[in-house]
Amino acid sequence: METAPVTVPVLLPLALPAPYDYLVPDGARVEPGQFVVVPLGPVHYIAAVWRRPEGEEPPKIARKKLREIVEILDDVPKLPTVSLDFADWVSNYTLTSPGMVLRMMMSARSAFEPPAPRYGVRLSGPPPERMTPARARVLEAAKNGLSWVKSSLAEAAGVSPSVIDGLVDAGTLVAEPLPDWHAMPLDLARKRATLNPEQTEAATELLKHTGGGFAVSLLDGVTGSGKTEVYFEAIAQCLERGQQALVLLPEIALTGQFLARCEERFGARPAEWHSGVSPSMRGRVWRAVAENKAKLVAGARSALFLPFPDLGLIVVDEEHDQAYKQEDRVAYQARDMAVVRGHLGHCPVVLSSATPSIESLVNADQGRYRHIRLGTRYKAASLPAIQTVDMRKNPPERRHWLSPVLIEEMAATLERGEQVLLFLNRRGYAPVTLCRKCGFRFECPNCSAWLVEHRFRHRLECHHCGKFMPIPHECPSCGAEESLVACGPGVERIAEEVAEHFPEARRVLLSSDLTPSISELRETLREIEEREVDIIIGTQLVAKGHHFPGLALVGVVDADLGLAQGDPRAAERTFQLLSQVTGRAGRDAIKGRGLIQTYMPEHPVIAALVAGDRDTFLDREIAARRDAGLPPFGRLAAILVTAGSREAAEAYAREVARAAPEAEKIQVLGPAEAPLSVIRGRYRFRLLVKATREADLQTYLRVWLAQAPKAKGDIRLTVDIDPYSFL
DNA sequence: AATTCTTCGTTT
DNA sequence: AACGAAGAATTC
Repeated sequence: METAPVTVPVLLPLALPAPYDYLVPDGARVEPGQFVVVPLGPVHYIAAVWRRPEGEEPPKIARKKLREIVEILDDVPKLPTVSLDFADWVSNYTLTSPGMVLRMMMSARSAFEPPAPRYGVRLSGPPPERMTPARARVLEAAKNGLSWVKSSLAEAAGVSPSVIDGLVDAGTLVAEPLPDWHAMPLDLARKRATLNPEQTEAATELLKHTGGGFAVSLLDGVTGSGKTEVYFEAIAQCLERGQQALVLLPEIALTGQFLARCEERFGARPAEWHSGVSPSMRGRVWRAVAENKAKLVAGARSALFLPFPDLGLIVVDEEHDQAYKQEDRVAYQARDMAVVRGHLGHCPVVLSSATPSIESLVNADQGRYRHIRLGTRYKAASLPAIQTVDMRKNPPERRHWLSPVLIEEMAATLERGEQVLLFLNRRGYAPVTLCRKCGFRFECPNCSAWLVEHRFRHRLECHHCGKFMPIPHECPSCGAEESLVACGPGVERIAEEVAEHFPEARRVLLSSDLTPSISELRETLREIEEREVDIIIGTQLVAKGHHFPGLALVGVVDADLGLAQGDPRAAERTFQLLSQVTGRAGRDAIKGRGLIQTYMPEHPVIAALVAGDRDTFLDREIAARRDAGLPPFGRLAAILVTAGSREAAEAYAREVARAAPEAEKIQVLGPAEAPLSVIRGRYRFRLLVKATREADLQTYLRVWLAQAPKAKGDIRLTVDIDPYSFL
């Protein structure tokens, strides 16, 4: 009798609904999590051996369809079991195919290739016969006798890499293989004594919940209260146990300052994981994490999908930050997924913020999370004094946006030799450009949005699709010359106005489109920290996770900007952003001030900021959410239908809505045309699914979408669980 | 994601 | 009938 062939499920990093079965080569053994090469149709893919759900019968596919695993990648570390659990969970929760989640977990191509041996150079021979200034600088830089990566030695000495090659040829430097991962020489006791009494108390409380096993702690303390030092204690505790620790930060907060603080506390830099890390470094970090060699990782949200085999702590810093919500491809909320990852891996999670999200506060109130407060005691002393500038009473000059009150305060601050930050959450020079003669406005041809003037780059840009065009001299509609006017302010225009008032001051403009690379941003932030700058003008980039010791005054140019729309999270978001940015002022020795320009000083968000009364404001927001059955008291999902034609998108969205099954605890609203009705030439309609907390939203959606008519032609349907954006 | 299969409309 | 392009279906 013929024995049944040995097959295993293999998950491919593609948008397929489930793993496929493959034959295991004769005599070979494979385990779940191992990486293999399998054929699919005519091509080969790297994929991961998955596992069969408990009790499920193996192959139900025709034997002759089965194909064999081509190669077992023994040199690639396997995915730990918890990563498989996590991928399945995320796939199930977000309604995306498991393969797409695996793809996120594999987003380090070079980890799957044999690691290229790396060579370092070390001082070992006599000085070269021919000495040059460049060579001398290299010898000076390398005199510690340690092994250097060639490029970093060249950089440290300020020479080109060929100088190093020359010295290797001369026998002065010797090349030798470097270890694939430099183990971090941890020094965990280093800085323990520097905590103040309040931090010590918070740390003691926190450590009770981070000793091992799943528990979520919300570390809630005003800006400048020293939350980082407190959670560093939990990291030290985790590393002492020999386990791995992960710190998630909003990408833009992964600054040199943060890494330096880690280094100061632990004696070594953490492994970094964010979009600025080079492909080869990504591969090395991925492997080092999988091999349990990288013990401390600081990363952006995608670091959550690294293959940690022994994760002992996850910290989500600035947990309220919108950057944790990924909207494209797999839509997920990294803060929430961090809690899930902690649960699956039996490891503690710390959420840290000065302005926690309503979700986390409610979870803390209801006892699901520990609530650890920090800084409340010194609130009056440490928080900047915040005042409004009523723009109705103190209007700026015509075609200007800074009120006399703010300008005067800026002058006084500069006089004292202290720094000023002006915040406006709007990139570019002017949000709308129009023709004075005929009223024509520049609109994006692909999106329902105005083109934003970017004066530095001499062009009009669409902030939704990236379309840009040079600024014309005449109106494209009526042909009038010199008739185009920029309407409203962007940061570039504020920078111009500042230059008018303070021509002598050293100014810097920080905006994501002007400082595209992380390293450039880090350099600018360092200059500000070193007080080589007097006035900083910036978008929300400046609000995130960096502290400027010399900063005394923060001016919010337009506080009303985020409050207008009918977005249920607008008030919360504006409050978080403005407290974050005003919280930049006055740390260390300097007493800080915040001046908020507004046309509605009586608005609850503004009033709460001025009174420093977060809790009353949030209690009202929480009550409003409860009454409306919105998250976290209810659950939401958004379904977005897009198509090249308005009619097709709308018709299909209606068909889908009509197919929605009746359910007691679930309500389907819409379709409605999205507020941004066209992006990249695609028309958008939205459905909102509103459910109670108890409802099984995912199962409902799965059943619904399976029986709904399929999207044909260029129509696309995407599901966003727990949506944050309502555009 | 990449390839093959189907369909439909056009050309000779 | 033959050809080609565009869309749908398939891949273990």
